[in-house]
Amino acid sequence: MLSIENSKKRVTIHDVAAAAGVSISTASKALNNTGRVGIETRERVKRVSVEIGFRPNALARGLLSKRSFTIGLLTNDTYGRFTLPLMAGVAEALVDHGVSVFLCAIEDDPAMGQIHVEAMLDKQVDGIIATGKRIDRSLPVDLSNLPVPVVYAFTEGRADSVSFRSDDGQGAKLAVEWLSRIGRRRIVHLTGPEAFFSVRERAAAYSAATAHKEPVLYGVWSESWGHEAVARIWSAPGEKPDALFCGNDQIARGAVDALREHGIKVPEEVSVVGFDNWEIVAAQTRPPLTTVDMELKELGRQAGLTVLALAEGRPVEPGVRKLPCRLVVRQSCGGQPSEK
Amino acid sequence: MLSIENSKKRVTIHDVAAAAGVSISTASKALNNTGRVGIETRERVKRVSVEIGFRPNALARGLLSKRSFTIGLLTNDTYGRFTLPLMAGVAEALVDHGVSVFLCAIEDDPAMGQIHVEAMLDKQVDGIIATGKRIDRSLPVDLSNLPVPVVYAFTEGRADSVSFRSDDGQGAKLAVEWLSRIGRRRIVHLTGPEAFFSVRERAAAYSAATAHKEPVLYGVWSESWGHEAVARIWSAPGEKPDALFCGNDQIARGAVDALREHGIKVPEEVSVVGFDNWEIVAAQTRPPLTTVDMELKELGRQAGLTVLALAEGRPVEPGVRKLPCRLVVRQSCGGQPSEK
DNA sequence: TCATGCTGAGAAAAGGTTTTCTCTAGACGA
DNA sequence: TCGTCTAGAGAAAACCTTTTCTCAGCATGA
Repeated sequence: MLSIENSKKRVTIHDVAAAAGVSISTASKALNNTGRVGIETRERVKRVSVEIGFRPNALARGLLSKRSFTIGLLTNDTYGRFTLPLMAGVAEALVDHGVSVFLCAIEDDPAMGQIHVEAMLDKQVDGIIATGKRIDRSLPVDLSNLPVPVVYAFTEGRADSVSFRSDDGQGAKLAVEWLSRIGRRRIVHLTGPEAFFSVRERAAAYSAATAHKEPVLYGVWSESWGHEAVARIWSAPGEKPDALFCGNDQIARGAVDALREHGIKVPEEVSVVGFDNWEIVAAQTRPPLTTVDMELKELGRQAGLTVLALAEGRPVEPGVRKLPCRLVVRQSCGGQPSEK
Repeated sequence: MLSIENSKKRVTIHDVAAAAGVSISTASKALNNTGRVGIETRERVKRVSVEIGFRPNALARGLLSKRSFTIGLLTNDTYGRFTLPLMAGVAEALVDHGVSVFLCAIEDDPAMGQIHVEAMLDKQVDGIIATGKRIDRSLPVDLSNLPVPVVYAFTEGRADSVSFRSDDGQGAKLAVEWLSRIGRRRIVHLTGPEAFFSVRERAAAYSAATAHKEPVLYGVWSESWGHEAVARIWSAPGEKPDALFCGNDQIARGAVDALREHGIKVPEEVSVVGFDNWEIVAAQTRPPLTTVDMELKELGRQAGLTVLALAEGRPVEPGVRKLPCRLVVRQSCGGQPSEK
């Protein structure tokens, strides 16, 4: 049988003070480089502190300072496609500041969301980052009138707060311009459901960036839609496109697979660009996909720094911040095959 | 400019006591159903408490009770393939007990790991769950002699503690038996690097469960290995297998794609079983993959409950617990096509 | 009537840290 | 030599909650 060994009592500042032969207040001041403490006393306290392995109790500290050095990350993205890189960015930005992250996965269940939010507030989080799986939907939970700042990332946020999202229009422009630059002229846009705001935004940017007008093909976010669309296009009469700009990497993968099955060479005859840079799909496609990366990690970094700024009382301009996307060049387009 | 509205001061138990006209101690006892409090006093305190929206400060409570109702989840799986379902299970098991989860992603960086562990200890976590991306590797961080219990899930753990892992042998047996049951006789096992313990375990179970001896083909965890292996098998002379049991869903997907390109019908001519039940791969394959699910969510549940038990001082039998896998039947095998 | 027991409720300590306030001793200028 | 100032250090309050201890009041039994 296994039990906790209560053997090692936690060492407190009392122990440091006793071991250094000073009072608790002096020990505290010495360790925090505050107050008035003699230079050699300060050194001695610090030395003793590391010797006996003192680590301040964050609970006690938080109780007093009203800062828990903890933020909550709320998400309803259970696949983790968007949340995972985003949260890596958040954590990376915050770890230097000694801030930890509570991860709360709420699966579109308002009751569960409420519970999690309350639990976070009870634990005195300094702030909350709300994130989701699409830009034009808000989480199924009420985040207004909270006693802590809320920052939205990749989810619909309140107008009076800060939201971060990718600049889908710019991302689409990037893709189309790249295709034009390598000489493609008939670019078809093959994307997800028109109900998605980002789909419409990308489609608009696509239309604006292409001279000749091809229709935009809306569908669903799956490989099979990519397949089906290719079949439909190549079975229809008339001139065929020489490039496909797809709404996500799954559609792109389906399209590439279908093209191969139709005996059409990618990238020699048709170039394909995806969206999302979802490694697991983009890199495993044959050939690996050139795709648009939404820089979710950077988005997470900024969201983390922003919620921190708000928590510390620093003023922040409210509004929506669109972060630029980046084109990741692999082999599905031809042109310059610089993997970078 | 946006700033925190300090408008709403947090309501403490003092406010409750004042509003109910009792002392703090009485208020506390009334709310916690402890001590001796008159029945109508108790009711009144409770009523007032919800009226003014009192929520106890978990920091203060934790300071006293030495329980923070927080556990840390340490992982080096950045794809989230294993961590995500596992952590969903952990969270699900713990949310009822009011326990929150710190997520710490350490990317094989021992220094970062050390920092995260210390941060968690500073925040007085009640326990730690360590999880990784393979069973036979431990995290790059020292978790011995911690003042809190540690439970390992899907990663190599210390002998004197509790580890949870999937029963890969049983999972492999499940797959082979299913293939046999639907009439397959020449089953080839196509898997990952032999260096992986789970690969060897699955291979052993595969060999034990098949009468005729086919060689096990070791490779890497990628679609392209699945492709290559199929090409190799079908270009070699001799009788061809009528079933492939693959070490993960990516290999299986590569194999299925390759078979289709060779003009071999799945599942009519060859049945394919994968491993992992990674939705995003398994469900998008054509045809969708029958695969072995490691029940990571259940694994997470159990790890969560166990670390909780240890944190509460309840004794737990140390050792490795193997949890059974489950076969998810889709369409890549034929036989009974019950999607369930 | 007095001792005893019990009920309801408040006072106070504890938990670990930070911060403000107070105090002593020495130094310095007059 | 005396007053004033400052450096160094300690005492105590504060953060919020829980828990133990104490106390007053009342009823009961002898």
